[in-house]
Amino acid sequence: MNRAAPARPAAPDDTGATRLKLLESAGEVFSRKGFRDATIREICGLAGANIASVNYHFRDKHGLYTEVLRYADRCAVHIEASEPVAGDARRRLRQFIKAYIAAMLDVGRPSWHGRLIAREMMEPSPALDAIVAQIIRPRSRVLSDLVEELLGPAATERRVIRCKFSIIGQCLAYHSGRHIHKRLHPGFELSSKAADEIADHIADFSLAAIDALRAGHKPARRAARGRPGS
Amino acid sequence: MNRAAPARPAAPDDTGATRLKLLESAGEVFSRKGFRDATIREICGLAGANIASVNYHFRDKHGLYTEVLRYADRCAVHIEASEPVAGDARRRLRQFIKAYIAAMLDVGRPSWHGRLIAREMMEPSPALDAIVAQIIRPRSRVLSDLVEELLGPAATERRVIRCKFSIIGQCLAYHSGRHIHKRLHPGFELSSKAADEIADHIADFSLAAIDALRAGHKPARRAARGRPGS
DNA sequence: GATTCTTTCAAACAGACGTTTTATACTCGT
DNA sequence: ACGAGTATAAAACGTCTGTTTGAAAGAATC
Repeated sequence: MNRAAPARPAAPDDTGATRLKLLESAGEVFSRKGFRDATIREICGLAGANIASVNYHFRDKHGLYTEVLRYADRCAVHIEASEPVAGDARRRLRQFIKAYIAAMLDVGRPSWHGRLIAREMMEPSPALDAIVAQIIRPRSRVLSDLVEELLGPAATERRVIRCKFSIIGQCLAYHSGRHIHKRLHPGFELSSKAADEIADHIADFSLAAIDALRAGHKPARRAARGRPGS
Repeated sequence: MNRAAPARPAAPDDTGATRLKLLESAGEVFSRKGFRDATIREICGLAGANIASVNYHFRDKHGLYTEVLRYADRCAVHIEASEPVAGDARRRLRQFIKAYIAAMLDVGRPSWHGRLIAREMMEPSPALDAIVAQIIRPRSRVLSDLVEELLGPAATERRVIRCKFSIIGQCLAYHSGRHIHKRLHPGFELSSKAADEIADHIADFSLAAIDALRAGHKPARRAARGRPGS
């Protein structure tokens, strides 16, 4: 009865050519087709590895999926650590949105990390709790702090959460709704150049809304009758 | 060689107890698990029908899925026709968002229509084109007209599209991100009462942003340096 | 009441999938 | 050189799934 990986059962190292190629290929296929639709045969074919290598290196399909998520997390940390966090809150929020949109639209290299996380958000697997704790919650905290600072005295816990979801929702729309976008507006491609313009729009849109909420302040409800600005 | 339904191959009527129960059960299961993960055996079990009834009434699994979408469309039209469209643009947009959020969060009766459309948006099946033409595009047109009217002289085609996606994205976030929301903020349930408050927030947030874009007008880009309001 | 059409049922089929087995190279330490 | 440990290969196994079969029950028509 052979169990798990041969000698080191839970070693999260990326050494080993086959193991690494399996992680990359699995990330690509999982992010495109989801856990169920992705087949081990296709992953191994893409990696140029044998079918049995998944059992050898990752015990089974779930083990492979879990390791892919941890692998993506490790890569994401490296990318994130090199990002600047300078400037005032407005500029930092804009930068946050730009980074998020870039990850969603996969500009630059063909990285599947953003797509995989987005998929996990929509259809959670048993590994979602770990993802929330390790990846999503820290990033959510950063955004919460930004929104809270921008809302100023108008910041309540509920309102910060709602604004945070409004911002993330706008970003996610360009990923989860990309097929609709393509069919609805064929002229407006989601290219790398468009990503920057989209991020600027979301930043403008959100900053204006937060400014208005801060200015309105008093009326927590029913603040939409008169012009919020002048 | 038996092909398709026995006598009337493409009759979209809902007569027939077994056929109707299959459509309802399939809609429930498809919306919860997706096309691939949903099994015919589970659908038939839920409907109290035999396995072979799918082949008899809908030819195969894809035929069943297509008919479920058409069935949902037929139901949606009935619901939508009874909605009021009175009031000024601001009030109509708020009403639009309320209806959208209600459909997303499935308040009221346990309808799977919203979930199914949302799933189809994320992972399109070959039937998506028909859905876009019959369901999504008309509704998108309504929202476009609303946003264009609200933007006034600041309305460009690109900006209308971006604002539209910002609004829809905020609504979709509470569906596609509901698992994250539950884990990130356990205290904030997505109940029926919260749906109204969420819709009001999205309306306030979006109306304020659109007002600011209209007021800013001139700077199509880079309008975030100074306060957009005063 | 016999015939025809429609609908349901239990059973099986063929294929795809995850997983396992067995055997074969390869890499060291000694 | 040799054996222990590591890694890959080909093939098969058992299971699950969509689909089909062939028969039987029910409804309708003459």
